[in-house]
Amino acid sequence: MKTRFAPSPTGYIHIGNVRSAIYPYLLARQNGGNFILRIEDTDQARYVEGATELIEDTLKWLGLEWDEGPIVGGPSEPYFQSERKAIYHEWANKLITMGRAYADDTSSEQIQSYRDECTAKKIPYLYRNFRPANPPEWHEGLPLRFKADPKVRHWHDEVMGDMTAGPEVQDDIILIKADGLPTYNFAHIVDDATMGVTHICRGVEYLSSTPNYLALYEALDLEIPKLISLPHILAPTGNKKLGKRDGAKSVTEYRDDGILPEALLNYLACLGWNDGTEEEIYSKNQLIQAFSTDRIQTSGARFDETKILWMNGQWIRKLIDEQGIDTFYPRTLGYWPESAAPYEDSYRQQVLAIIYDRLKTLSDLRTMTTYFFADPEIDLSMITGNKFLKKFAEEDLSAWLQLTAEKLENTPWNADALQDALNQLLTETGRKPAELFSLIRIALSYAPFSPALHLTLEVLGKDVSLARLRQTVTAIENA
RNA sequence: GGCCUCUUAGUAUAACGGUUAGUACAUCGGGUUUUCAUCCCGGCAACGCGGGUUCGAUUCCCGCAGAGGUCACCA
Repeated sequence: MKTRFAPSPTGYIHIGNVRSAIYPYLLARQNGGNFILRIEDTDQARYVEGATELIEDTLKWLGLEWDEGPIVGGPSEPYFQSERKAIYHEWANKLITMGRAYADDTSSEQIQSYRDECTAKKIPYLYRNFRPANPPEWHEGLPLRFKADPKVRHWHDEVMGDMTAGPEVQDDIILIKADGLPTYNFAHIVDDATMGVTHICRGVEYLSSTPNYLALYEALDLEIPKLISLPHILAPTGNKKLGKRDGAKSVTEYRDDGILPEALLNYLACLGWNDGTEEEIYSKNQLIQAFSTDRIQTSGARFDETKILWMNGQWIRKLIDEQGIDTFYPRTLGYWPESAAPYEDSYRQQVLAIIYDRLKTLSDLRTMTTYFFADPEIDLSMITGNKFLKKFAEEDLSAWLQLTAEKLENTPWNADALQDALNQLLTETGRKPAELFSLIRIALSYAPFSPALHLTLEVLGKDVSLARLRQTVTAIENA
């Protein structure tokens, strides 16, 4: 088995089209075959500098390593279509020789008038109805057209099932453009054949041109690869397929947002596919095991930002619980607040250990951990406005904080002892946990939420904790 | 417009003619000594419409509607 991902280097890979890389990858791995990366750069006008690197970067990050293609090479080099011109011309000449292709010097104005004519008559426009009687000899600079053999065609699509198309959708498509480079329609057929591709995964938009491809396979006496049409991923609103115009984010943008590749791969693979069980969390290897084309959905699916966030949280917890903080920690680098920079890795690891089950993305670290690295700005309204605390007099509040500071001053600085001390403070002050702990928590962090109090204290350290408690005492007294 | 495809809760999906139509996210409510989160429990919420076939249709067939794709010297 050989599968391929064949993007054109016109920009980044977004979540709307990355599934056509994921599924062929899974298929190849599942069957011990090869996964090919082929760069379809025959449209010079749309070529974007650096796009190939972007594509490679995306694939690597997602863990979709390719067996043949740029960088790694392979038996069918080159893997850039722009470098395979001679191959396409060789195949084009085969078609010319057998009378199945002809050069076409019809002007674009003339072609447009054919089109207009059909529109006026309200009949379908088919170029083959205007096929020139005496086409010129083919030479570079002239487009080459396929001579269609329109007839009813039947084929099987692994996702869509048995398909039928009539002659009305088969036409004399352009094989080679005037610039000498092939069109997608011709290039991919030649490439798939010469590279030995056995399974083609691509978006459903190619379904309607499939009859033309079948004609080409037939003319060239090629075996038809298995065809796997992937339904679209839909834009957030409406039912249109997701594209860059809808603000489709690039795959790597999710990396920058702190989404794990494991989570994105898991989510994307399961968008429009499931194995029939109620399992939701799949590692790459589990996906390779479970994947099957016959369970790919036929209708489009919407990308749900909320669910990927949930899944990412699941993966953060899963990976840390399985591997431990030490192993996972390096993956968080780059997501900490700036103020964390002067601190040692071991301190950041302690913070990670008590905060990670609150993370939805790694970049949540940036906003959720600031008070571990810099004194928070005192905002007494968070205390006086707190639903548990607003009923108390300020003198009481500062007295309790003062008492807490004194108590903790003489407490061994470890989580268990701190927990005991905090519990004793509850009885000593006669307050409920919701009251006293909220007060202490806010004085320490001035954050909307934080990890359990005794853990926060332990990580923050004795000096910082006591200083912050006392600063708030002073602030209340001066208010 | 021609051709093609799709249609289960807000979202993603399960169901191979017989189920109180299941699950997850979201949402709402409750629980786990503060908050937020995790975790646990519970609630709300769906078969596009109309005909058939059948003892019985979400499931099979036909029609309709809606949505999407495609009709390039783009891929």
